[in-house]
Amino acid sequence: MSGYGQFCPVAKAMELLDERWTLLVIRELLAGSSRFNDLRRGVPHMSPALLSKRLQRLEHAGLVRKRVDGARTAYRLTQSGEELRPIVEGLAAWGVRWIGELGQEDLDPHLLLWDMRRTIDVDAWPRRRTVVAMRFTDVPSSAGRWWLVCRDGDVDLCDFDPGFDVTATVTTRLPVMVRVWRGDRSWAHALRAEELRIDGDADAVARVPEWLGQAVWAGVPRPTEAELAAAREPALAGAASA
Amino acid sequence: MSGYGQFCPVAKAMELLDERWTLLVIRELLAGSSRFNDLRRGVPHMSPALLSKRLQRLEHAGLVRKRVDGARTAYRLTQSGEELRPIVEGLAAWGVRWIGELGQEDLDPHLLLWDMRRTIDVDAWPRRRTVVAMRFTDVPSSAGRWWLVCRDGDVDLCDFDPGFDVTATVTTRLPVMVRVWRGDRSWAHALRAEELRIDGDADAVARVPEWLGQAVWAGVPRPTEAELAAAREPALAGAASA
DNA sequence: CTGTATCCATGGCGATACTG
DNA sequence: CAGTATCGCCATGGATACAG
Repeated sequence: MSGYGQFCPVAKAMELLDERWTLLVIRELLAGSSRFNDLRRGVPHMSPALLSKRLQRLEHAGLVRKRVDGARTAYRLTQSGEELRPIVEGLAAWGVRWIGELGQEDLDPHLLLWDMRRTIDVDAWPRRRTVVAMRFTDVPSSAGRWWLVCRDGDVDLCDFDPGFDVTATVTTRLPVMVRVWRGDRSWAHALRAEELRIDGDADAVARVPEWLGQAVWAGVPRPTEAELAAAREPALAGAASA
Repeated sequence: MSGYGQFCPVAKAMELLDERWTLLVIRELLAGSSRFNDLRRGVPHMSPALLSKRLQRLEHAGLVRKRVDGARTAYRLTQSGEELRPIVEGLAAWGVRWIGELGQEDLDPHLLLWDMRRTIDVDAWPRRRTVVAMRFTDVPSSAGRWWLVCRDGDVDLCDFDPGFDVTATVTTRLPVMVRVWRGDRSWAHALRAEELRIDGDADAVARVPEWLGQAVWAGVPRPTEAELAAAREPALAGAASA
C-alpha cells in the first residue's frame, strides 16, 4: 500500500509526485533537458538506475514521452507534464522566499555553473568570442575554476582552461556567488562589499553582471519585514484576543 | 544525507514537502482544520505518531505555529504555509484534470462525507432542520449509511441514524457519488442515467444537488479531446518533421 | 483529547559495476 | 551514449500500546 487511499486529487497527484527526485526530474525536463545524460547532470546525486526508474514511471503515468531516434533517446513532457510548470515555478518562488538557509552541501559549483550556462542570454553578449572565467577561492581547485565561452550565440562551459584569451575574471567565494545567483544579493551589492571581484578588460568588467545575470526565479520578492513578523504569528489567526 | 545537495529552491522546497503525507497535512490545514484529531480525520491512514512528527517538522520549518489554549491545542499555518495555497490548489486542479482513474481503495465513504460536510454551503439550505440521508448500495452497511443534519447554519455528519425525520435520501453506488463529487459527472447526468436516485419530499428532492453541490475543485475544465490527443504526443516537440 | 513511546518489517534508495 | 543489474543498508513509516 504505497498510495494514500484517498480520491482527493491532491493525494492522487502526490502519490506520483512526492517520490524522492521526481519533481526535480520534471524541473529538468521543464528546463528543456531531454537526453538521459543531460538530465543526470541536473540531478548529480541521483543514481542512473533511479533516474531510469523515475522516467519509466513518469512515462507510464503519461507525463513523459520517450522517443528513440536511432542511437539517441529523448524524453519530452507531454501536455500533462507541461501543465506542472506553474506548480514547479510556484515551488521555486516559494522556496526562494521562505527557505533562505543553505547548507554547505547545497553549494555545488558544478550545478551553479550548469544553471548559469543554460540561463545565459547570449544575445546580451558580444558577437565575437568572449570568455568569462570564474574562480572560487574557497573551493578545491578542481571545482574552483570555470570558463564560460560564448561565441556567436553559443555558450560552452569548461572546467578546464580552454586556452582562449580571458575577457574577464570573476573571483569570489562560492557562497557569495550562490547568493547573488539566487537574488539574495545583487551583483552591485556584492561588488561594493568587496565580496566579489571582477577583473579584466574595463569595458567587459562593467558588463559581466549583465552578461551572467541571475537565476530566472531570483526576482521573486522576498518577505517584507512586516511579513517576516507576521510569519512568527499564525496567519488569519481568527481573533486571538481575550 | 536526506537532502538533495542543491541550492535550487525547488529542491530546497521539496526536501520539506516531498515527504510522505506532508502536503496532505498542509491541505487539511489550508482547509481550516486546526485540531489534532480533525487533522487525523483528513488523513485517516496516517498514524498519529507520524502526524505528530510532521507537525513538529512543519513547525520547525516555520510553516505552522502551534498554540496551546488550556487543554486544547491548535495548529495554524503561518504566512509561509499559507503561501502554499496556490500550489496545493494547482495540484488539485492538475490531479483532477489528469488523474481520473481511481482504485477501489481510494473510495473512502468517510472521507467523502467528511469533505461534503465541510464544503456544504449552509446558506443554501432551509433554516429549519433538514436531514439528507445517503445510502451506498455497494458498501457494507456500517459505512454505507450517512446522515447530514443541517439546522440553523450548522451541519452535522452522522454515521448512525440521528432519529430525525429524513427530508431526502440519496441512494447510489459509492463510485458514482465520488464521480459526481469530483465533477467527472454532473448530478443531472447521474440522475438521468439512473445511477443515482433521490427520494423524499418532492420539493427537497429537486434541491438536493444544489444543497450538496460538488467539491470546490470539481469545476476545473477537463482536457479537451484535442488535448487528450496531444497528450499522447510530446508537447512542443520542436519540429519533429524530418 | 492530544499526543508520545516503542518496535519492527519493508522496500526505497544509494553505491557500484557492468552491457549493448 | 543510455541505460540495466545487483546488493545491502538503514531510515521511513506502519502498527500498537500507552500517557498526560
